[in-house]
Amino acid sequence: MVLHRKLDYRLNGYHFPSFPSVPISAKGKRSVRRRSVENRMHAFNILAAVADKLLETENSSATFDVPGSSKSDSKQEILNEKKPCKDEFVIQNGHPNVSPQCDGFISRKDSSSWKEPSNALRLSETSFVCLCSGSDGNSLGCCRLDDPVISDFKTPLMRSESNPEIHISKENGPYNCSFPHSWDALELPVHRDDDENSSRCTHPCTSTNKSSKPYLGANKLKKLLTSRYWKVDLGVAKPADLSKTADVGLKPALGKQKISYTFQRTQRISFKKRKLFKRCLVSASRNGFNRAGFLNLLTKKEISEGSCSAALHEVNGIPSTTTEQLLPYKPEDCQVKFSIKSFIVPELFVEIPETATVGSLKRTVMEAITAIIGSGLHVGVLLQGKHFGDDDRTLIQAGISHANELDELSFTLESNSTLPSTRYSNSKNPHFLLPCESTELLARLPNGTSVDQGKSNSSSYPALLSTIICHESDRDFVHPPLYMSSQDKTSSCEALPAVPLHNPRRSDPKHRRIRRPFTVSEVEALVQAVENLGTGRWRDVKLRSFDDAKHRTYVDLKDKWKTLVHTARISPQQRRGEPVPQELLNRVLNAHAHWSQQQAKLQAKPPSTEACLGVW
DNA sequence: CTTAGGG
DNA sequence: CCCTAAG
Repeated sequence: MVLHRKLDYRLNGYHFPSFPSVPISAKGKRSVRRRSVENRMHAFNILAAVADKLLETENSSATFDVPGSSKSDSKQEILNEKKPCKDEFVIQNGHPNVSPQCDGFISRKDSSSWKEPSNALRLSETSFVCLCSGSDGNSLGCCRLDDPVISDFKTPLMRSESNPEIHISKENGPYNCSFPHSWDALELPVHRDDDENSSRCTHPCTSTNKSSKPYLGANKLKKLLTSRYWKVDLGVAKPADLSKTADVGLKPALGKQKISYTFQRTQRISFKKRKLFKRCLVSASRNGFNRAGFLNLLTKKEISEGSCSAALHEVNGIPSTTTEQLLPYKPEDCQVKFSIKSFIVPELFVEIPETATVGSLKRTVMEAITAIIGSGLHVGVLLQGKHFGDDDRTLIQAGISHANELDELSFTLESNSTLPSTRYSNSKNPHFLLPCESTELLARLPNGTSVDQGKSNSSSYPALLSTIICHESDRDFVHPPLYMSSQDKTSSCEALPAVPLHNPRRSDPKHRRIRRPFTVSEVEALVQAVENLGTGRWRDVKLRSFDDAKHRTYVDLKDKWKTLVHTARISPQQRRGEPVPQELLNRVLNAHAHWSQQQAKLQAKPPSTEACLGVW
């Protein structure tokens, strides 16, 4: 089981939850992604317009403009733009669930063409919640639970109303320095909590925080933020002292099976068109610094879109290209934005008989998580792989204030307590020997992962750095997380003993297989086989060249050939992943052309011995 | 179970 | 890599 969290879309340096996109007719995934981004950009514009409008009229209004439009569009025009659907935005006041500081929110009804034909379902799935403001400016997007193991958990707090809404409130927090006026940011929250105390955060439904609260049904949120590529999402983002936002809420409900789990954060969205930026704002979300667990590097796209500081320069009319040029301001005016892509749950150790039900597995997992969270967590900061233990030093002193240094920065989740003595632990059988890929992982860990540097709390257990996934035969086994003891690297095994889960796919057939890109040698073998056998005999290809590769099914091979043909046809610049030698791609094209021709002949004529023998 | 093709 | 219709 892979437990990690991914944020969704990052625009202008911020994460967005998934806005509903309207699937049209797409040829493939990539086009779908592009289109989704467009739709989300559209939604973004709408939200920006809403915030703009609210800036102008603090009393609710029913019309707003979309930034970027050449004209001042009416609401109706906006709603008809691009989307064939009829969206309905209604700005309301006085929602009972809205805290006093949040005096406006917007309901959105979407009748777009979702896959689900049901109106009710559609409405539910297209609802979303946005929060404009909050006293913090560093928080991030949303997280979600997508894994079947816990996806059914409901958050009592969030199940309140099914009314889709955009929740907008005023901003009057300390981060106004970068947004001098109140209403210049939209935040897409799931939840926020001003209390850093994790124990408090474990009870989001009892939070007394008045700034804002989540009003997004957990199931809605899940669907909104769901991508089919996501696994279990479970994480914490804590921009340390800079944000009081991110926290984990986790609590088994009183009932038997309903266990609430929620992770909530708020997200500020800045708008490029805004002319209110006057202070220094350092976007630390560049360069992929935020690789919690060391392994979550930002993608190029994410980095390139993390351009809030660039936007800042733009609106300021400052032709600067570097952050330094924005630093004449007082240091205390500067905000370092942290965008932590993901944390990985420190431990998840579950032992459960095979005869147990899926439901009991869920509960067990939930209890295990609760045990971990309940023991207390704190965030560790690692600079250049070394634990930074001086909490009193400023970011500037620590060298965290410059974006160009931030790729040296990592965060870890660390357990405050010693070994949680729960029944989920099994110190007798710690599986810290990782037969597969462990070497690779260790090699990828920063040098001197001696997390302590002699300063860290000896009782703390550094966070899980990664979940090791191993493969045996055609099944994937998830190996226990790798822990590095803060005391002694060699004794790290004592940290949090773990045991592999029983094959998740056994209890969850829907579990997606681990992606394992084809190596060049595999491609070579595939090309060779197809050259000889043709493109319609994938079982033979499998038996002939991949019989030993249990994880490659003939469907996989067929799919790989499909992508190979596609790869060979596109320009090298468009190709991704490990480069396939052009020579191989040429062979792909030749073989594909040849066998296509053969197939055409076979359609016209009865099968010939020659074709079947692959003579060409 | 295999193949083919869309997602 | 998933899903599924079709044979």
